[in-house]
Amino acid sequence: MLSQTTLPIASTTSTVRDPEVRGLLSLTLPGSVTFYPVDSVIYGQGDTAGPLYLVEFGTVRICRMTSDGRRQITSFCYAGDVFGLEDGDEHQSYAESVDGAGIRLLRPTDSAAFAQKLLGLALRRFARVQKHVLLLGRLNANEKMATFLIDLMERQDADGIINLPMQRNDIADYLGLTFETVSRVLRVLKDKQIIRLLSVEKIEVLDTEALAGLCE
Amino acid sequence: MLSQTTLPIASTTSTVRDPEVRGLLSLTLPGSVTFYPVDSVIYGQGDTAGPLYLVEFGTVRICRMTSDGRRQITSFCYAGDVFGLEDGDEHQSYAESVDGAGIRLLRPTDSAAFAQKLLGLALRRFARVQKHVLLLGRLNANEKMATFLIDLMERQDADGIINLPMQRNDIADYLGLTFETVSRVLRVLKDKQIIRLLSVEKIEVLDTEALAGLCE
DNA sequence: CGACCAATTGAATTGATTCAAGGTCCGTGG
DNA sequence: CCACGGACCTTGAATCAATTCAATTGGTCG
Repeated sequence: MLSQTTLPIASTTSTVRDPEVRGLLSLTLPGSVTFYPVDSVIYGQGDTAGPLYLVEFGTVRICRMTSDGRRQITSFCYAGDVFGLEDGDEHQSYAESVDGAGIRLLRPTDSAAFAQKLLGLALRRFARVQKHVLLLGRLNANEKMATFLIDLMERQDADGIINLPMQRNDIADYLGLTFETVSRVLRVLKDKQIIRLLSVEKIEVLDTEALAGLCE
Repeated sequence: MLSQTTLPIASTTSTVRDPEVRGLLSLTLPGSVTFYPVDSVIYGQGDTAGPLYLVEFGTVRICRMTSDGRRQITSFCYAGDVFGLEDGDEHQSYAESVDGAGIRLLRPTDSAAFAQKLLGLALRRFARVQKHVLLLGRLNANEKMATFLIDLMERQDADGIINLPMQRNDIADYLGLTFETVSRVLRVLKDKQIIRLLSVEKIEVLDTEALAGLCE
């Protein structure tokens, strides 16, 4: 969609804290940070895979499409997350910036220690996606939403206020719902006094217990 | 459920052909083959993770449960598949024998080459599970079933006759459906002359094109 | 043969979607 | 500064795909 621009400033050192990711950084040749505007493509389905990407700020969605245009978002990546790791030499998913994201390219050095790190990364991602499988296959709309919100809370370690950088349609395509259903489910949670909608993209969790109770 | 028994015969060398897996075998200390009867547990949720498991024959299901007992099967493993690889030191899923399976334990030697192999394995699994995410999130019952059957065909490289070692309930829990729906969808495919039900566990594909066309 | 479990089929129900109508927010230009 | 347009979000009503509940059939094993 729109073209990205390389940030001229503050691009040499990452601000990421996660020790796992920092370990990875030390074994790669990190590039500078590139800014991807809203909805711009980071890599496309079929593109050559290889380098990894580190989210410095903003949000990224990893997606797949059916041939008739239905979209499934397989994951959202937030600041500190690494993505782009794939089987084979072609990307089977595509990645887009959700809200304007700063992405650092990590060029893999071909060392054994690096592979070890990658394995840890892959396993963590794998554990995540398996939880997603359970969510998609066996939870109802309320449970999906509650699980999503709890996950966001943990990732943002926000005490109370959750930020929704993505729009309703993205949430729907992540949870296997329609955007109307997402809207309605939020209303249900609101009516139950579990959350409060501060704005379209800000949610206050009033009753974390109740929200967690819905996850199952 | 039932207890496993170690096979006294033909247990020292694996019959697996997949070069990726054979490479893995050469870097592990393969144990003997243990037979797990129908529905017996191979490892449970919360068990200590570590060794890998190689399916020598039969079928294994990898599952997760919600706290109220809903089950999602995240994958089926057939002869030649390796499973048991997980993040952290506790299994977050559990594995059961579907139909009586022979399982070889692979004790990881802690070498770098081994990690490299594991990475390849993890990435392959990752690619698989992502396809499953799309299936669960965005396909309807017919499409799910068609995709499942095509996948089985490819894995069994069967020309025409597909074997269903698992029962309807397992298929349902894999596809995010109910067993009644699985039954009905099979009937629809039968009525469309796309498949023929030779027996409960044998399906003849009459029109592979049509079946593939349903997959999207 | 009878018991039991799995699979099929039918009928009623329901959770989520689809279709449609407003409402809100925000940026742009008069 | 306010009006307008467009994109996104919310809400309602009707519809539908899949589930639930309930028989019935089929297959297997003692």
